[in-house]
Amino acid sequence: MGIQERKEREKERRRQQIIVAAKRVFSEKGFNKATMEDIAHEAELSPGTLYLYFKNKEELYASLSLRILQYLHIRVEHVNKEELAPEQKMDALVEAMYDVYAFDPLILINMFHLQSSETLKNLSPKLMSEIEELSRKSIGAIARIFEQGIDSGLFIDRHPVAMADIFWALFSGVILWTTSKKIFNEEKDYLKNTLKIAFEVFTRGIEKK
Amino acid sequence: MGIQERKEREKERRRQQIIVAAKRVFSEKGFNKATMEDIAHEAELSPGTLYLYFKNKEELYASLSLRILQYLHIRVEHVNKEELAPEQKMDALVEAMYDVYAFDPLILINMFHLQSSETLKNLSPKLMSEIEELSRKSIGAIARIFEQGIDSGLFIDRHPVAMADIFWALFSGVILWTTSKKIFNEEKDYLKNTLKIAFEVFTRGIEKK
Amino acid sequence: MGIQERKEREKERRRQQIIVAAKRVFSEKGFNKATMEDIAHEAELSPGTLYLYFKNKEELYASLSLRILQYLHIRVEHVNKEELAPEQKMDALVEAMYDVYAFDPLILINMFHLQSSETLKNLSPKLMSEIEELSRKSIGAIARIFEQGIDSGLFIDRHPVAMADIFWALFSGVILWTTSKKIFNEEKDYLKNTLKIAFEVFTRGIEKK
Amino acid sequence: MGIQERKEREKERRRQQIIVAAKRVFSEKGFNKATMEDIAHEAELSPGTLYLYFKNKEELYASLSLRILQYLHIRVEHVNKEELAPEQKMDALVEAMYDVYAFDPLILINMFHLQSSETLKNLSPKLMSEIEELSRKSIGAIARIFEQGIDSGLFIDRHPVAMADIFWALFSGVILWTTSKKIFNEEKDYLKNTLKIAFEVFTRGIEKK
DNA sequence: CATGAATGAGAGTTCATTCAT
DNA sequence: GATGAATGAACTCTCATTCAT
Repeated sequence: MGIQERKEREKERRRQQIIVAAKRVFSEKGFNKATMEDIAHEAELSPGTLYLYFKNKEELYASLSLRILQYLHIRVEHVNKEELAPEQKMDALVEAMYDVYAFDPLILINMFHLQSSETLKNLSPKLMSEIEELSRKSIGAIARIFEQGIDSGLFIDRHPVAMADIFWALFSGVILWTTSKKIFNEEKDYLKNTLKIAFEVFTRGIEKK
Repeated sequence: MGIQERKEREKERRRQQIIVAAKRVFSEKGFNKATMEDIAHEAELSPGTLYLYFKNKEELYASLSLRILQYLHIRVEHVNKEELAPEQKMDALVEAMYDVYAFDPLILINMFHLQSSETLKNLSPKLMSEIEELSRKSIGAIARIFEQGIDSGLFIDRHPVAMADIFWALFSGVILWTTSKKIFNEEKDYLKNTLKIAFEVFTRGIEKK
Repeated sequence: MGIQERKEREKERRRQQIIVAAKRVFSEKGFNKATMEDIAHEAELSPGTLYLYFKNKEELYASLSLRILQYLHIRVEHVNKEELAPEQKMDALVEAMYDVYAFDPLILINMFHLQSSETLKNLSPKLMSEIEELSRKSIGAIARIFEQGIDSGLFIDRHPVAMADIFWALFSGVILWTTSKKIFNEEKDYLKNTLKIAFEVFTRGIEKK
Repeated sequence: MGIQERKEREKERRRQQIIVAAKRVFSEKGFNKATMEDIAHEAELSPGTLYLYFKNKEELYASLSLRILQYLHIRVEHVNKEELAPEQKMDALVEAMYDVYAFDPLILINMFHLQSSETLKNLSPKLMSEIEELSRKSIGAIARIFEQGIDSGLFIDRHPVAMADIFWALFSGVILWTTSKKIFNEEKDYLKNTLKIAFEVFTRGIEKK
């Protein structure tokens, strides 16, 4: 039993080793320019080993998203469970989003790319459904926050899931667009500030006057 | 005289032929899975011909964005030039965004992918600067609309360019996220509705109470 | 008749135009890196036109050699026809070689490359036999100079054609090797001096003591 | 220990396998008409494997020369080190050249083509400098033989390096020109005989009378 | 389990050549 | 005769993936 446990742990450690390496390489080079050999090299493993832990390159790429989605899910569920007034839940939700960004900015951007990508169609059904489930649950949890606000007459009455979609779209849109602008103009990083205003505008936008 | 003109037109038609084919193929397969031969086949031309009109695959891909960016630019500048009150300009701006989407949804999504992608870094400087300039000008024009609203005391006082970035991020975010959701759930297309609410929330969000 | 003549002249002029351009481009880029479009551009003609005057790229390349071979042939025949003692003929022969080099150094090097090249095998039989004939005749003429020297007891008694081959090999070898050295070391051009010593050594080498 | 050694040997054997195949294919078709697939097929390997051992086609081509240059270098240095009179060193040098030719005629011809070619300019700096160094050293060693002869008053007083260049040019020139003649006239192979006379003439040519 | 050499399909791109105008 | 747009075969090279060790 002890042996088996240790083996499990070792195996998990290898997985982490690969994930950390993959994160670095994908972030730097993007999905297509990153090669499996790059990642293997970064992980100080051989290319063949990667395939013992991940079915193929796309699954490895998608796997990165899973962890951050799990974190997202936990955070928004937690916000939901707290006994707070809708306005305070909104604040907590925004706080959660900052934390999600801080959790791993590079992977987050990776994930947004994944969402908007041909890659998604080629995943194994299992991984695909895991991603789908986590996304759905997280959006659902966010929606419930809005629902509560609507029910209490504080927020305007729109479909809560649509509002959650918009909230998430705004979050990802700002991150992607701000990152993209930096390619043209390396100067300053306006992300934090832009995100702050974005959430402010959104919050004002859903509150009844 | 007539001959030269006709040749010009023929050349432009070929370009269009290729662009139409590229749009279809890129939309269906994404940048990487789409091959130049696919596109050539779709355009009923030989692979070599593509290279008479576009320097390489990435330039062809990026070229698709240019036209929609030009359209975007024209539309927002036009909104700016009209003598309208800020609230009406907001309405006109939102209307313009619907038209930009309608102008060519597939290319628009392509463009968002481009923006958030490794591809952008590999374009020819000329094309890159053209894209950059049109983006900057369009964001600038949008910002001026917000500026006017701020100056007239109708909108909250935040940096107009930040507001324009957020507006654009919201627009692209909603389109990308809604498209992405459809991969999981092909059923219904909530884009129009979601976009409508998104703009409503945004508009309410920037208006002083 | 006058019209036909003029047309002939025009046609010949076009040929020259192409040959001059081809010479420049081949010299600069070598056979393979030079494209027909490069040459057409240099000649201020369209690619298609080149094919009205030369069957294909290889023939155009080989054609360059023909003129210098003709010049070589004329010069060595002329040396032969003069009534000179063998030693003086040797001097005249060496002088002829200098002139052949001066006639067109770039083309001469082109020709040496051609001789030692896969290209030779793909020429049209006609061009191939022209080149072969001129080479053979020139070598033959040179051989006769040596023959005369042998017969008169001044030169050592070896097969005259072998001596001519060696003479020609020495000439081309020195030019190629000196040119090649310049790629490594751009500094100085030792060709003239090296060639001078080479001919001196050769001449001393075939003279009886 | 044994495993690593065996792997080294295996790797070296693969390299040889490729080199042998490349030699055959390049000799038969020349640099440009030979394709990497041809070579892979001849080596009974896949095209991709070639690139594990050689960076690209040109490096593979140039690598062929390296070994014969090394052999040349060793041989001429060895001649130099022996305690022999200049005349005997000349004989030994000539003998060395025959051996260099016999070492690998096809590769030797390949190398002469390389020297006189556009290819040389595109090599990796490392390979280029290796070739340059071996060439320079070999020419230097030959020059020293001549220098000794000059110092002892046996040879005419010309720049030893120029004499070495001429000696090498004669050697390569005779081989190239004789090979070239065989394309026209497949009959007989005069190389051996021509080379013999060439060296005889050269030796006589540098000896004081 | 880990390796990493080998694979080989497939991609983007070039360019000699053709042919309708 | 001249054009030059179009062709499309052919090339080099890459890299995700496999499998014998």
